[in-house]
Amino acid sequence: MEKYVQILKKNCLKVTPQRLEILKYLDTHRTHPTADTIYSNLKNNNPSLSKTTVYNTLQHLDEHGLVYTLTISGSESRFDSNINPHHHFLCKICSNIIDIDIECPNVKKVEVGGHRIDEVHGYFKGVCASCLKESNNGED
Amino acid sequence: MEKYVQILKKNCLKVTPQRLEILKYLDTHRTHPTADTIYSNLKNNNPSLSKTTVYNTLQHLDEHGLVYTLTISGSESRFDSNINPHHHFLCKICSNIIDIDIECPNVKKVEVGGHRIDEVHGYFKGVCASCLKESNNGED
DNA sequence: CCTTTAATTTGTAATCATTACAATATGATA
DNA sequence: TATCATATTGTAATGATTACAAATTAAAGG
Repeated sequence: MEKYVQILKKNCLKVTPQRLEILKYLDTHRTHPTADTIYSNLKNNNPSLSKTTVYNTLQHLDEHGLVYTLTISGSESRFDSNINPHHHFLCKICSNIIDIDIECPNVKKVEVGGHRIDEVHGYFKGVCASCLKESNNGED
Repeated sequence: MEKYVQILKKNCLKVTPQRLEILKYLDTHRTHPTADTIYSNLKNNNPSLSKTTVYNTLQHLDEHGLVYTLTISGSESRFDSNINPHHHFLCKICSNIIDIDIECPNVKKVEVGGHRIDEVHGYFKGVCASCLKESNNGED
């Protein structure tokens, strides 16, 4: 837990139990959870936790570059604590989001056509290996 | 207008005035409009138009590959009738979305790590050239 | 040109994620 | 330990999107 205390302090963020829990959850669950998923899972051991706090905290963490906000699905934001630049794959069947480590020359760009780039998002959409396999089995 | 009739017929979509109007709007307004923007603009000359129809039509067009649905902003979908593969830039200041034609080896991929790729979205976020210029002027 | 039928359109109501806001509580600092 | 700015909480509001059922209409055939 000291690890997360240090992260918050280093970023001039006030250390609160809620922030520590959320940070820890993101760090130990690399499943690109939604705000609601984080809330539901932490609520058990933190009955007083408010969903607004989850949203507020995620926004602060994003602003300090501690999490990455994915808008890949369109209907809800998902949060990723993997800071290393990488892409994402959304499966249309199971809705899982999979990290894609791929060589991409564009993630190193800082400007394009005179526009200053702060973030690069690479989203692939399709059918994941696991769902492909299942659908093949079904056709056997 | 015959152009849009042909496009719908070619894709086995029933030809209706609403669909023609929406298709025409998208083709002549390459500004990545939201469903609401499309609705508001067409409503004037088509008083009976329903917002549900706009959403339904956009979904059909997307399913037939006639429009591209952008989830870049997080809060609302935006629609693009430019079918050529390209990337997008979202300006945090003015919220405009700008087409980015950039060399990207990933748009040609059909699979990655065993996952079948149907769509590739490249999103850049930052400050556009126009807003950068304005903020510089302000500091003079 | 008329009939039929399945698909489309429409309007309203519901849903769901997210944000606004004001009152209360709390971490950091002196 | 007192102070104060900041964080948390709960509720209410917002806004995009979807569900649904009734009315309408495009397309195909006779």
